[in-house]
Amino acid sequence: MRIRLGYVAISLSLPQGSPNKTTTLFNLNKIENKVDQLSKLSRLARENLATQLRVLCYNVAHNIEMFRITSHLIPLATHPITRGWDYCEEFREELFAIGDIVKKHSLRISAHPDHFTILNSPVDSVVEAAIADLHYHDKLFDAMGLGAVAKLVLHVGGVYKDKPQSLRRFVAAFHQLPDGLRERIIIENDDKSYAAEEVLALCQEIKAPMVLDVHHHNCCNVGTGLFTLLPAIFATWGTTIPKIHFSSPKCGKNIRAHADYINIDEFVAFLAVAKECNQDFDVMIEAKQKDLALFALMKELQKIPKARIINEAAIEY
DNA sequence: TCGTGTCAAGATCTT
DNA sequence: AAGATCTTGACACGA
Repeated sequence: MRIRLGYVAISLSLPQGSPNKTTTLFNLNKIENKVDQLSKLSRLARENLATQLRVLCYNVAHNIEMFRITSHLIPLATHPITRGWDYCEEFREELFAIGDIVKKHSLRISAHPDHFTILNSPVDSVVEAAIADLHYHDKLFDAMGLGAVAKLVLHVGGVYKDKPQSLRRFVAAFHQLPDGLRERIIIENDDKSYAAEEVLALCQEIKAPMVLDVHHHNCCNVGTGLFTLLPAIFATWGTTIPKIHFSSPKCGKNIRAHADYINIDEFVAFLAVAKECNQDFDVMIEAKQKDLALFALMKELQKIPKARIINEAAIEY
């Protein structure tokens, strides 16, 4: 089976490799007039988009075909202070150029709206904000010319002392999304509330692909092993190559935190389980050392007899 | 120049 | 019922 690796948002190999530049409301409000405020945001966004393009070029040069785009390309895009700002129009060319390189090299691009984006909250305003945030991501992908292949990873959300009810709220909100946006959504098991088995059942019900996070599964599960779950998780992807998330726990007391690098033994142990599915898949490496961790893992994989190196970011196992 | 407190956003645990 | 904590990268300020 062929396994490709990707990494998240920032390149640590490249100088100025972070497309995350932002500002805070507090500092923005020190600027007196609206026009100057917007021009500051505009400048940051332009820098981020230029950095993003550079990072993708670097990825192409290193055979990294999978990448998660930061949610912060356009700073404060969904905050009321920027209401009316047509950033897709302002940065039409920049966004198009990003989409162009993605399409030209068949890159697999996703984004992961952060943990404030919660579709299943009982509070209407929270759900409205979540939907607005999803639209922001959707608009950017549209402006890049990327269809439903560009996915948005979501968690189920909170439990609110009633998991079945909270799952129903997720389903209801999900079904109310516009088609184009709904087709982008893929759902990940989390490290505290919704275990892989529960997210799998949800994904089967609403016919959305499930992203297995192996680390989260180790933090939060209901006793079912991956050996049992993996075939059904992969099946939620249909004919698309499944994608999983992989990270290693930071050693010490906080097991849920991400380590700098990937533990090769844990990774190979997972490969052994996945081997039974005989299915190609992609792995998003979620390590604090970003692309450096990806390359470090590839270097370790070279020593594994069963792993055949295809290129700088892919193996056959 | 370096270290540190702070940041739009929610949920949940602790007091 | 209110406050602390979670978690994260980056900014901006002050030492």
